[in-house]
Amino acid sequence: MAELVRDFQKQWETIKRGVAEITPEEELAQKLKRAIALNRPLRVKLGLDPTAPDIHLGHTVVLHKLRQFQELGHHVVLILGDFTARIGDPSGRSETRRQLSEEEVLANVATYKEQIGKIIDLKKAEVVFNSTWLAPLTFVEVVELAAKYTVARMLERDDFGRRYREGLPIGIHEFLYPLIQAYDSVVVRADVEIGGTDQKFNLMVGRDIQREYGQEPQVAVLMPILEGLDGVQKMSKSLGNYIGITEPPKEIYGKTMSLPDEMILRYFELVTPVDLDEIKRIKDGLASGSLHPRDAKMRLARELVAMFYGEEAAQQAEAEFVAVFQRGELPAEIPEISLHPGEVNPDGSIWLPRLLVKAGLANSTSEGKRLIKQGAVKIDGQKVEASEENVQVRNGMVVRAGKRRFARIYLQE
RNA sequence: GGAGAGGUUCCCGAGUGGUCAAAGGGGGCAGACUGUAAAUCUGCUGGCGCAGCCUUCGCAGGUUCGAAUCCUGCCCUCUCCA
Repeated sequence: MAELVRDFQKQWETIKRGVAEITPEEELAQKLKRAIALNRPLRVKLGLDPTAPDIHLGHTVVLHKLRQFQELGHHVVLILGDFTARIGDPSGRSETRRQLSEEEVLANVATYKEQIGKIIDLKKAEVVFNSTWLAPLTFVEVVELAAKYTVARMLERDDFGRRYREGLPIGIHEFLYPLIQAYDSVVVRADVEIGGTDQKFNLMVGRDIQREYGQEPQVAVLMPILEGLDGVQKMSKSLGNYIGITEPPKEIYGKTMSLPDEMILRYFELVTPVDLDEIKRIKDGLASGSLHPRDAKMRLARELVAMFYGEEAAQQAEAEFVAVFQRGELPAEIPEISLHPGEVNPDGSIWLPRLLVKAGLANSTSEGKRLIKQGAVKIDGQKVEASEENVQVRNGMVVRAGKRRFARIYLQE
C-alpha cells in the first residue's frame, strides 16, 4: 500500500481532475482532512458489472480515477459485479436489459481482470465479487432492504420516471438494482464511490442506505461519459465509435489519430496517466500555436498504446503510422491471401472485383466495383482505372482499397 | 376482454396497384482538400461477370397481366377504453 499523501492540496487537485461532479464536495474535503490527520486512507469503491467480454476506453475513465486514489494512498475496493451483471442495470437505458447467464458473466470477469490490471495496481487493490454477499441473502433480508426505500423516490430517477410516465414497462428487479448497488457500499463500508454521471442516482441511493445501516454516507465522485471517435456521442460498442483496449497497437494509434482535435485535452485528462502539469503545457502549446494539434494527438496516441502495450509498442505504432499515412508507404504487416489456381482465369488473371472480395477488401463484387469506380483501388501503388477490370495476378502484389485496407496476393502452385 | 394505429432497406422516415432496388435525412464508404482532425465539395451506399437478371417493404397464403401498395389468416409493437 502506497503511503497516504499528506498534502491536502495535492490530494484535492488530483481527485478533482476531470470530474463532472463531487457530491457533496464539502463532505469529501472533511473526509480527506480527517484521513490525513489520522493517517487513515479512505475506502474508495468502484463497481463494475462484467456485462460485456471486453472493455473500451470509455470504461477506463472511472478506472483512472480509481488509480489516482490509489496513488494518493487510499484503499481501493474494486467490486466485480458478477451478481449485479446478471440483473442488469437499467441506467440510461430506455429498455429493460437482457439478463446474462452465469457462464457469460464468469467468462467476462476473466478478461475484465486482465484488462483492468493495465490501469490500476490489482495487487494493491481489494478485489471482490458481490455475489459473495449478495447470493446468500435470504428473501426476508431482501424484503427488509427493499423496505428502506420507496417507489416515489425510485421514480425520481430520470429513466424510471420517464418510463413510468410513458407507460413503458419497469421490471421490479430494476428497482432492486440501485438498492443492491447501495448495499454493496454498506458491505464494503465505502467512503467514496466512483461512477459515471449516469450512475448518480444509484450512488445517491447508496448514501441513503448507508445511513439506514448506521454508516457515514459515501461521497459520490462522478466522472463524465467519454465521447467516442466522432467526438459527439458517448463511446460505445454499438455505435462503433470506440477504441477497445485489447485492439492491436496500430489500431489504437490510428483510431486516436482520427479523433477530432477538440477531444485531445479531454482524452489526456480522462484516460491517460499524463500528469496535470504536463497537460497544462500541452494546453498552452495548443493555445499559443507552438504545438501542432497533430503532434499533440500523436503524443496522445503514444500514451494510449504505451498504457496497454508498453513504450516500445507505442514507438512502433507511431513509426508505422508515419510511414503508411504520412509517407504513403506500405504497412509492416499486410494480410496475405493465397489464391488457388482454380480461382483465377487460365491466363493467370482475375476479375478485380472478385479479387477484392477474396482479399477481404470488399464485402461483395458490387462493392468492389464501386470501390474501383471511385478510384479507391491501387495495385502496387498504381491506381486502377475503371476499365481495367481484369488484372494479372503477380505473386506478392499488394492491393489497396481506400486509405487503410491492404492485402498481399499470392498464387498457389 | 373491447376499439383504433402501425410493422419499409444499417437507423429514422416517405411511398397506398405499374414510371419502386423504393423519396428525403442520418450513419457508413470512397474521392478532392488536409494532419487518417474539423469544416467543405463530389460520388456511392441489396446481390449477381451487372445496358440484363435475382432477392428485399413483419410472416404465410390469395386477388391481379402486374403488389411495398388490395384481400385473408398469423406474429409483434403502440394508443385509448375495461
